[in-house]
Amino acid sequence: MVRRTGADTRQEILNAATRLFSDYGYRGTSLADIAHEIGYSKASVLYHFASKEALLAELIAPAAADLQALLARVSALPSEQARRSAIEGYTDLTVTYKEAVAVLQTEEPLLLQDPHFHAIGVLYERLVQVLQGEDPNAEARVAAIMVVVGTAAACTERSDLPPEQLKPALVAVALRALDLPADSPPG
Amino acid sequence: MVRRTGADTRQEILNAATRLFSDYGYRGTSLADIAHEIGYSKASVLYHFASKEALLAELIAPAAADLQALLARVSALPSEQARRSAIEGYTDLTVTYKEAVAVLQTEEPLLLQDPHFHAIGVLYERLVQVLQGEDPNAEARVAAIMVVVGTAAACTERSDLPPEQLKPALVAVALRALDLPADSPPG
DNA sequence: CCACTTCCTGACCGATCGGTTGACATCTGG
DNA sequence: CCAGATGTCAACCGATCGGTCAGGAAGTGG
Repeated sequence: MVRRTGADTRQEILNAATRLFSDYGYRGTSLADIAHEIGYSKASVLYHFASKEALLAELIAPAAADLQALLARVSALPSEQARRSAIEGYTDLTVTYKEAVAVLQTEEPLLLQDPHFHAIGVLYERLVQVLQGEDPNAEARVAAIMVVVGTAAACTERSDLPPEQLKPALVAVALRALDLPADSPPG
Repeated sequence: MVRRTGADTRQEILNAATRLFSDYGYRGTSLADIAHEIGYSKASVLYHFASKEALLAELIAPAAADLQALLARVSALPSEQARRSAIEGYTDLTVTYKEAVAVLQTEEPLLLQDPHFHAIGVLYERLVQVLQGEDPNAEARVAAIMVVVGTAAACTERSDLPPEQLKPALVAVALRALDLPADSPPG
């Protein structure tokens, strides 16, 4: 029987917080809720994490890092390739981190006002700019915002679908919304 | 000089609450915040409204009534006409009540769990069903969710645009996302 | 056996929240 | 002039929140 180490508990807390935050929101979930979910005390949660905010930060860090990497990868590409790659990459990211992205979406007003999470808003703004292409007319920007927010919403609402069915649907709809012709399949 | 009647104060409270709720969320706005915004005391707010929840309910009532009327109107139409009318009507509604719709979007987890607001979730679900058309494949549903959530998001984020520029952009993007050919202009 | 670290806890603290209450000031109709 | 309705407020209440703290249980290395 393996020893129960603190790292296990830490990960348990992270998993429970991810689920509860995405279901009830950051503000709608108390530290006591998280502690109760895994059978520990509130003080234990705060032993493993400096604060509720630090817990949130660690929760969204992987998704934010992936988004940053995606933007860096795409920034070197010409506009249309950048848009297509961004759609593909953002869809992957959203499917992979769907709970974390759901937290970001529903808690946006909180994050933007907190300077500690300001960088997240900057990343999203850059993603919108990439998706709207080089001609920043009203329709292109509307489409970009709709795709960014809508992809996350559709992903969290249809979590019953396996990723291999959900992802191509998300990409196809995003391409249409952004007025990019679908890649013609070979043959 | 006109008398300062209680109905004026009531409307002031409603306006301030609408703005604050849409900016900081329902949970992120306290009754004291609303009272301070209009220079009254928290007790005054609760004199005009039975509770914070009642204030929220009255705030979203007009938008909810319009959405219900829209759904009743399109339910008699054949599928494609219903989809087109629903897009047009929902876009109008979102532009008109953009703050209230923003509150609904960001506070969704709260609303669905509260039985008092359960009807709102039902209306949204019916709207998604209308938009996804008669063939409920994965892609159609993804598109419908993306349009419903994305329209509201794009509308609140681009509130600088005048409605006569914003609305056609929203409709055009929604039509593309839902794979409905745009109405061909005459001539 | 003992000092030390790791992990966990109940009890507590100050702040904030939604909501209540009793009093006061102002207006209105008789 | 007065009785009652209306509108407003400071003070208060119980609950909940995030966070602190002192200490105990249990394993570990010397």
